[in-house]
Amino acid sequence: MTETLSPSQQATRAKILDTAARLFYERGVHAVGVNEIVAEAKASKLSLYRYFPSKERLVAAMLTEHSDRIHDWLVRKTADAPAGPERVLSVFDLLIDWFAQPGYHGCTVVNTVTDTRADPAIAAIARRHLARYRRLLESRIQEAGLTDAPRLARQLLLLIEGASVVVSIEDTTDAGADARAAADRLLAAARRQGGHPTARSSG
Amino acid sequence: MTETLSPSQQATRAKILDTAARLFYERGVHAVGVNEIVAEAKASKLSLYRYFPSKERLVAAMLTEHSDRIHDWLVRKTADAPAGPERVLSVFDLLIDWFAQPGYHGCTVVNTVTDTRADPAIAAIARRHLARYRRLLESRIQEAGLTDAPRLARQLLLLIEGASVVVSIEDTTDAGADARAAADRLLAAARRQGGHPTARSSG
DNA sequence: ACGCGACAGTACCGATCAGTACTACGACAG
DNA sequence: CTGTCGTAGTACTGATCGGTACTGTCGCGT
Repeated sequence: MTETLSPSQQATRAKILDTAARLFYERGVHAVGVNEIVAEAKASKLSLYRYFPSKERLVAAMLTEHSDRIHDWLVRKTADAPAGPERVLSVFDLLIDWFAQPGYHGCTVVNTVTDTRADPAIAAIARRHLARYRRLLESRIQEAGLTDAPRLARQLLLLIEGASVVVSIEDTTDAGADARAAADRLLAAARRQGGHPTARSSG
Repeated sequence: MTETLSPSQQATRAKILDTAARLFYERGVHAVGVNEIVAEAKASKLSLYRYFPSKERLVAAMLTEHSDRIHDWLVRKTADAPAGPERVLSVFDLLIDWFAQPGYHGCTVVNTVTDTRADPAIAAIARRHLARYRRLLESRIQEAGLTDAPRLARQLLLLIEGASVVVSIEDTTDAGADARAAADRLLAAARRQGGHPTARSSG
């Protein structure tokens, strides 16, 4: 990705990438021009186009780096929590704090894939992001000794993405706590059912 | 809203509105210009700007009309389902079919509010949409004789919005069924706990 | 001191944008 | 027949877009 770049070149590239990430998140990919990015980053368009062949590729690089950073952060933070269901729910505790931060208005991955609907590269990054997210949840659920981890992981991911969207639209950030409570219920139900993945609770 | 317009004027206005809704949904608000809308609708820019003072207001009118239509559709369809938890879950059955339709790529309200991040009018429409959605869920839950309807409604809404987002990103449409299964579990848990909204299942 | 390359800054290009002005046509009323 | 109004179609404006070209300058290795 960043082959044979001097430290100062790395710094320039990172400065552009960080500024682009911030502006894209605040106002959307289409609403931010490359002129504004380089002005804000105190760089030149020459530099931008040296490290990124196009705006599209800059967006893709930003999103890849963001996805990697979020994933690493979640893996690291949730590993600290005590084993058991609390470790699964620690994901929600992290997200509750995140959603409550001022200036939060949705998941960068979801927002970007909405902004750039026609770009298959962005869509692929988003799919990979969700797959990694789901694998992390699945691991934490298995570590808690719960069965039917794949299905639970898919359900918890829906709660997380739903809370992210709802928080970004509404005035309050209660949705994070609601998602945690729902996840708690789902985990408790799975524990109650033990090793019988096929439920008969429907209807 | 549409005061003293002749039938032919109403038709022209509706034609522009429908075409705009379709194009905005397919490719995003920023990626579709007013020239393309009027060309596709076989109308003129004069007509567009007679009925909508700006593109922003056209987007707002489109989203209001869409939100109203979706809400009416959900109220009408779910009223047909047999009373009880099945009526609550009928919301998810409708959405599973909807998500599986070809060309589905997310909720129009969520996509539009992401596209037009700076527009407070769009944000207000989106908030109203979620509030109505939640009220509908709450009514159906109460009709099923379940307690703690407000909390359950909030949780089910997270599953719905999460499934919408995940389906729009992934290759499969399984998330709809996952959301229904999770909702089923949450409703079953609420039935089991009866009138005791405070659970002690955490940890 | 010298030279090279990355740098910021700016001017520019063709395209496209939202919005306005103006044409000519068609329907319908008096 | 005539006047009015909504219509489609087109040309236009000023601004902004992504991307390129070209300044001159600064930093660093030799």
